[in-house]
Amino acid sequence: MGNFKIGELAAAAGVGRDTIRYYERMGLLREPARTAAGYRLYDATDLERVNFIRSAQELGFTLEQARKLLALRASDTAHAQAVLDITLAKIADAEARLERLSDIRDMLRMLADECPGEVPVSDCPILAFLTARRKDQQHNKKLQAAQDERSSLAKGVLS
Amino acid sequence: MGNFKIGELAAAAGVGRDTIRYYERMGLLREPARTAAGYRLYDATDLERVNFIRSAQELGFTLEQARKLLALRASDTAHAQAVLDITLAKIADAEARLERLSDIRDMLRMLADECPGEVPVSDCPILAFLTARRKDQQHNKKLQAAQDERSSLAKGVLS
DNA sequence: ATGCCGGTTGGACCATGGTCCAGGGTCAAG
DNA sequence: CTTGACCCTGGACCATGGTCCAACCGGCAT
Repeated sequence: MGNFKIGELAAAAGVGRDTIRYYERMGLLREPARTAAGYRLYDATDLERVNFIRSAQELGFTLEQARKLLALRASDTAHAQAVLDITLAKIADAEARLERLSDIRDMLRMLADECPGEVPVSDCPILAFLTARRKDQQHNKKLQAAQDERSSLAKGVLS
Repeated sequence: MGNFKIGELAAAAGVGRDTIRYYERMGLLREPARTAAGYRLYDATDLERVNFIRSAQELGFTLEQARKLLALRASDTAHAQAVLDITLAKIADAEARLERLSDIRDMLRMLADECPGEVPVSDCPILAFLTARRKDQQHNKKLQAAQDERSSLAKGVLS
């Protein structure tokens, strides 16, 4: 039957060999059967699992979450609610990121719009904005609102 | 005059001591003067630099970009255009991330909306979606458009 | 039998932005 | 003089998702 070796599985799934072994170490793939020579032997269900994992990744799930989703899928007592919970958490996470990231974009856009380009750096409003911080910021009306905003921009937004 | 030791600088800037030393290693801060005992000695301009770096980070700049911005600021020949270029690239980057991330959110929301919760995992449309992949996907009309969409969702969206 | 491709292992390494630790030295107060 | 708070260095370690490496073994063609 359709048994394949690691390179074949990797090629079929569109990943590297090392990625397959990595998934195995991470508990995402079962320990496969082996040939007498120690070669890993996979079948169609393994390929399907790798494809599942890649799909989950494309939707923004981490490998750890993919592992949980696979476990839920394999359970015959679990309810879809558990999957939904993970998904809803992911949505909330995405929305939080979206909000912070769009705040940043707005801020950058505003600064970019004010920057004439053809001036010496000493007149660059972007550098001025980065320089004026936590003190002496009672002048510059245009950026004041933005500065209030900025305080709410936490770390890790593009992480 | 206002010379401070590393702990004082760190406290004033709201970062850890190790972060200051890290910035120094990364070339973000100059090598400071030292006391006879080898203690680093900082002044107000160092604090201002750290504050600048933190501000840049809050706007989504990496430390490497912050380093470049600092170099531009210190230059007396550079033009604001260079800063603007970095900023525009950052905006473009933010917009690309926003788009991919909002695609993902939409996709997840669609799947979540279809999941009734109170069914066994075998009937979970989210798992079904992750399972049906790259083959046998000519059925299921509701998700078809979404699947087309999905193909364009590259990696690293929430990274 | 020789070459070559592909498999095996364990471990190092990448980026990012730090954090923490051991094993010292310094400095001011009590 | 001792205690405690601070400082020094170099290096290990964290998460994330892999990638690459050396050094070795298996299997097939020529």
